[in-house]
Amino acid sequence: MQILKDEIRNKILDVAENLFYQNGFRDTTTRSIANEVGISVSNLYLYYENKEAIFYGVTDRFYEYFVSGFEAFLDHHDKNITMDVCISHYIRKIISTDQKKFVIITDKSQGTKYEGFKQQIISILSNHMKTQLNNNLVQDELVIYILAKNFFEGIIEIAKNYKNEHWLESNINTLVKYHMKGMGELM
Amino acid sequence: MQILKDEIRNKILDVAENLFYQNGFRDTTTRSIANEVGISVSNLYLYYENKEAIFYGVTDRFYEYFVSGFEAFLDHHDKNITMDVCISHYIRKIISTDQKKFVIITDKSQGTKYEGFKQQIISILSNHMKTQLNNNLVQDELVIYILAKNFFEGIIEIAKNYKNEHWLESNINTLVKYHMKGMGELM
Amino acid sequence: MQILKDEIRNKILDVAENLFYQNGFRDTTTRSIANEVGISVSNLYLYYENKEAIFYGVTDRFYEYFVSGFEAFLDHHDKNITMDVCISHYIRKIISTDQKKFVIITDKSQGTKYEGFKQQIISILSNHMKTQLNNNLVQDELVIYILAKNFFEGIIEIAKNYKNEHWLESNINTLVKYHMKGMGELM
Amino acid sequence: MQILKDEIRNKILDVAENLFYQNGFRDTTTRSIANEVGISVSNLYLYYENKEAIFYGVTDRFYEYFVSGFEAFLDHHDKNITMDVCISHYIRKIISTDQKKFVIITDKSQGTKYEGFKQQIISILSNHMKTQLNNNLVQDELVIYILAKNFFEGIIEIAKNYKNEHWLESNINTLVKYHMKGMGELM
DNA sequence: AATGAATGAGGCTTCATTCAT
DNA sequence: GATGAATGAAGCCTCATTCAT
Repeated sequence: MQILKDEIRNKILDVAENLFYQNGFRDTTTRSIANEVGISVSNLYLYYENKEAIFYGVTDRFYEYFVSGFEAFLDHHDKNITMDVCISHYIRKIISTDQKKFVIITDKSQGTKYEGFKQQIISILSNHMKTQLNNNLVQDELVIYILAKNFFEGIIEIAKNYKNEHWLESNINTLVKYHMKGMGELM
Repeated sequence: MQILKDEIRNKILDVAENLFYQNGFRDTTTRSIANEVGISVSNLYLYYENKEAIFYGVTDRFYEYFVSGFEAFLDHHDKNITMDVCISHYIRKIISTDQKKFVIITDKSQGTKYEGFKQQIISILSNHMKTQLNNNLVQDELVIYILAKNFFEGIIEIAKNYKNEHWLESNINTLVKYHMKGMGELM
Repeated sequence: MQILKDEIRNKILDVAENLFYQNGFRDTTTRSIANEVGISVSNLYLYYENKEAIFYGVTDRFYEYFVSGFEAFLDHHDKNITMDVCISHYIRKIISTDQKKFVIITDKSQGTKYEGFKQQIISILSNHMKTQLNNNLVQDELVIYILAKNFFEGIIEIAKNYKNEHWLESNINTLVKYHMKGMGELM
Repeated sequence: MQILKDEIRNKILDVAENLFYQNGFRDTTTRSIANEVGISVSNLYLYYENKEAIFYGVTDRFYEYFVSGFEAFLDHHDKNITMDVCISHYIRKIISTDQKKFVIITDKSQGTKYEGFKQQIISILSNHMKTQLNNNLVQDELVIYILAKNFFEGIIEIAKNYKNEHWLESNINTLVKYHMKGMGELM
């Protein structure tokens, strides 16, 4: 019976992932999840406490994974490779394995505890960029924040359109180069 | 002796503008508007036909203004000034008068007739950029689309943080220069 | 000021009569009355206590008139003229002077104290007919009731389509003759 | 193990049939239905999509049945039996099985897709009658229309009072004979 | 007397969640 | 473990009626 249970448990996550990805947390109904899984709505509540718990079932592990990788990236990036290559690597790994979760947690999480996650990431990125720039020329921190935001949302957009590894590499590289060049302007 | 008390009529628009700005059309309830205005929900309907009408009360005039300016910008940009200066001018005018409406109509309008407005603008911008680039080096149109999106959302972000004219000018100029430089990378 | 007041008082009745006639009591809003009169809704309540009172303002006097005439007709119909002529006379008088009120009170009064008026009239007519027939052949009183109803609703229908005196006379005569002949079948 | 408890599903239809029959579609509230069934209003929506769907749950099947029978009657009435017998048969079948539905669909359907159904039937009957009469003596088509209406509403009234087969037969026969005789007057 | 302004009750509908078998 | 059944809270909207000036 344990196997069957896990099967359903996972199918719920699968279905929910797709629905959250398409419609976001707020606009995904428990009914639509249950229907697509092929079980009753009340049965859903035997597996997960409530709608939010399903969301966290989809996202929590990825969140840990993403954050730890992100912190690693911030703390000690390998000095042998340039920063752009490093970024590109990290992002590609995330997207190629967890494209949908990445989009969900950053862009479809209104109504959950991850609501502000995207903002946090962008703020961290922004602070990081500030330390890289001798930004005595930048009057306001906002511009850097915006560029961090631009960059991160560019990545989200790429994630939304993910096709294959090669496509991903080339698009991310272009995006990274673009921003590197643009940032040169600010120094 | 006015037909309806302008004070409240305007307070409704004010309150609604702020709530739409914070939560978007979908997630703003008539109750929240009424509560914050300090009237009953049913009284709201004395001033506006329905929730959508309140939204359009906030946005319609701005929409006309925005679109006409945007078309003018696309059609005949003054050859005496460079494009970046031209963009900067237009945007500054919009933001300094209507920052919130600009954000609402582009980013908080799900459930209204302006739902697709931001996408339209970005698509137009994107196409415009493609004609400027000899983009034989750009493998995928997505990148250009993302950069148009980046640019436009950068502007939205600036709008969200608007402080004063001088601040606005300098931030927009920086953003424009940044993207101009970045686009150089794609040619 | 008294004159002005009466003017409005009467205009309200006029307008209400038309609206009740078109839409019935239930589906006529106080707003629509006030709008068409050209006054505010609240002003309506200075003239009449509530929507029902307006209805009775339109109908009460007619009700008295109708009932007294009807009773007279039942009690002592002139022996010099035949019953059909008598009926025809009475009905024509009612319809040519108060066509709309007649329809309203009999067919548009749901939600008022006259709700059951049509039924009452029909019942009385039905009883009256029973005394005229030696109805040992009629198994069930229902048929007579139906014929009374048929007859009365035929009259309502004629009232709804009232054009002029001549038209009225000829149509009522036809209807009366029809039913007289039909009733012959029951004797 | 049925998808929805048929008992309640049917009780809703039963209750709704009675309420529609008494108050019509417009003036029957979802609350009154739910109260009388003994469930919550929201539970109603588990069984039927909305108020209109409940109405159609009550009426749709009957509508098909009624119309097909009616068309058959108009198209090829058996030449071996006279028209009055034919009518009588058809109507008796309808009423003995579905008296209330018959009344609801013809007389209580304002606000639904069957709103105009009674008028249609009466118009068809009226036209049918006109072809039967050499009506050079009838000044106005209204009278024929009224008689068609009378006849049809007589049937509705009989439906409202239905007791048993024998009662039905005798009442309908009387009504039909009555109108046949009355129509003789118009030729 | 007049009216602009206000409102509570009620109507339809959706949805997350719980109950009972 | 599964699910059919149930529900309360909330959302949008209308309307008769009342309040305050």
